Amino acid sequence: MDKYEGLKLCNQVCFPLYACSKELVRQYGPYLKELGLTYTQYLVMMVLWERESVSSRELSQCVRLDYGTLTPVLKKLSSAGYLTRERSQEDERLLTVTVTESGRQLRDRAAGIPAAMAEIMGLTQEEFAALYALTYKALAHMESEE
Amino acid sequence: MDKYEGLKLCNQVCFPLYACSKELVRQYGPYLKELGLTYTQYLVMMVLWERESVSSRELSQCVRLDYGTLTPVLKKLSSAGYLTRERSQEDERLLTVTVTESGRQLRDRAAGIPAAMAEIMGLTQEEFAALYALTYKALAHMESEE
DNA sequence: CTCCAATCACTTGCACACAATTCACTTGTG
DNA sequence: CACAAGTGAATTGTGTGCAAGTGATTGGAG
Repeated sequence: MDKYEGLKLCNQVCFPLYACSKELVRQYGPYLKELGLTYTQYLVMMVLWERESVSSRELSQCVRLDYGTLTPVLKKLSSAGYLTRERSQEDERLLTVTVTESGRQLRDRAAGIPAAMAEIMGLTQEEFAALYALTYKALAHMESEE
Repeated sequence: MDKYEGLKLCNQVCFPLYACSKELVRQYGPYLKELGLTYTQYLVMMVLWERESVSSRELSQCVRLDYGTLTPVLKKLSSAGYLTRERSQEDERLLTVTVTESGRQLRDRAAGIPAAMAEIMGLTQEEFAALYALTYKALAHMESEE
């Protein structure tokens, strides 16, 4: 047993996770292109399809995106007419994001994407469930530290 | 059962995978900063610690990085003195990348990183193994298509 | 009531990532 | 040998991502 064993690429757990994530986003590409969305924009829209109206703060927590990333994404979606951005009356610091009719209509066109992606990943129901549980567990553990 | 069920963020498998991957890279930050490496550069160095000398082509396949990403990374590592870039004599198109003594020395300082990261993720041995298998399976399935 | 600290959002700077294009070199074909 | 096809690498353009710093607003302590 050599002390460098853990540094071998083939023994890394992080690497396939990282590579899988990137490949996944790439595979979304063609589907999202039809809707004129990027993966990041798609995440934001998924929240809005459920919530209708949400503060930018909550949104950034839901999709785990920094304002540095989120702000340009929201501006883009706003100029595409899928959502509106306005300051809250009670608290002028808060930005309220609301889906428009046009944004709501995208939902129908996106309805087939999850099934298509499941197909592309090629895992069984049990495997999906296991992957889901493991990634959320690791995520929770990492986010709880500090 | 509503036809939009699959579009809910909480039912997405891709999202926690994506978020977990990003968070993981973020957690590497402090450790790699001590070595003056980024995560991408660390991946390249891991290959070189094992292989000593490798063509750019093989490298891009190992770490799953496009030349658009890899070329600047290799230039950076080269100017940091961790590797050398030279054209192959037999085939001038091929770029051969070789680790330097300085690059080899980084290995000792990196030896503790895998264990530290395992700690940070907070999974058991069995869970790591399961995550490893699942991500490689999905990756293989996605890469085999087309 | 007045600072003062905290919070929300934005901006800037750096580092990925990939698609698409271009260029150099090699190999196969006539 | 010449030229077409193919391959490896670099470049360009767009879109993330995060850290660090800035500015505006709010809520709390004295």
